[in-house]
Amino acid sequence: MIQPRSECPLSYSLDVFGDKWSLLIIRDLMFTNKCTYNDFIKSDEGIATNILAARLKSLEENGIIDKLEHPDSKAKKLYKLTQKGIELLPIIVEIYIWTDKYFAMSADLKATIKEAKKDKEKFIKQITKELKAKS
Amino acid sequence: MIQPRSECPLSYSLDVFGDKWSLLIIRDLMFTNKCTYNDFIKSDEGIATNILAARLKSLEENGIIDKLEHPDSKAKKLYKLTQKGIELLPIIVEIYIWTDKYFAMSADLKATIKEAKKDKEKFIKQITKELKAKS
DNA sequence: TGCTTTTGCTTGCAAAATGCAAGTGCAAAT
DNA sequence: ATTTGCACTTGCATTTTGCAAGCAAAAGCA
Repeated sequence: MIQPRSECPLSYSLDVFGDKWSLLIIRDLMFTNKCTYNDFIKSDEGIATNILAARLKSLEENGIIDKLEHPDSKAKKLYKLTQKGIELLPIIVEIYIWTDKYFAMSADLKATIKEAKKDKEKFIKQITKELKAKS
Repeated sequence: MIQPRSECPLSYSLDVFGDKWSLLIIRDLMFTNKCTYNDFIKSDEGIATNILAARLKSLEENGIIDKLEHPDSKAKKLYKLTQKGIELLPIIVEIYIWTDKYFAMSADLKATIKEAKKDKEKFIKQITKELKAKS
């Protein structure tokens, strides 16, 4: 765990996921079926292998994800959001809603965000339920 | 403006404020009366002068803040959130709520977060109104 | 009016983080 | 038995960050 820069909770949370990659990994875990090292490597943004390893380690150390044995193969590892990680969903939803106003995106995604906006709580509960079901 | 890393809006937003300092500057503009370069320098986290200058420039370029003449003095500059910047409030509120569960903080702040949680929309509207009144 | 302080930076350099390419060890498939 | 897939690690170049010092314009003060 890192030494917090200040008493401010915002500052603490930025030390946990305030970089260019962590939230993208969390996004993959939340909205896609990506759950292995190679899955994340294949994401559009093109994270470097060493950076991915470092981020996964830090997310695990900070209790955001768990690293588990993959049921299909001993060669694979399974990464999964913890409860603490799942609870980042409202933050990510708000980021999507904000970006929706200022950044072009696919009609598909726009429609999903519209859904989320209509009843945020319902949307968050639904996704949370799905994420927990994966356990 | 930066070249986006991917089509993903989350990725775009991280390019705008996904670093260890930008949201802290935005926090200062939202919840404290800090509005000048020196005000930000004096924040608890201790941002370096060159980094602050770089972040202010990038936030301005991304339309999150405006840099204005200070009414009191020509030596001072006045930094202010734009509408786009003010709209980051829901994100920051969610971050505070998340952190509330996993990080110790002052009773004062805890009480404020409790208030915000009780009726998020009302809380956000109230702060937004106050921020716009500064214009 | 001259001198000091404040303000908002910039510059130079060291240290850390990032990015890229290649390599490694184990497991699984052929 | 050999190749492929998976999850990394390592070495090195590049970029970003952090720290200390400096600097010009404006303001405050004598």
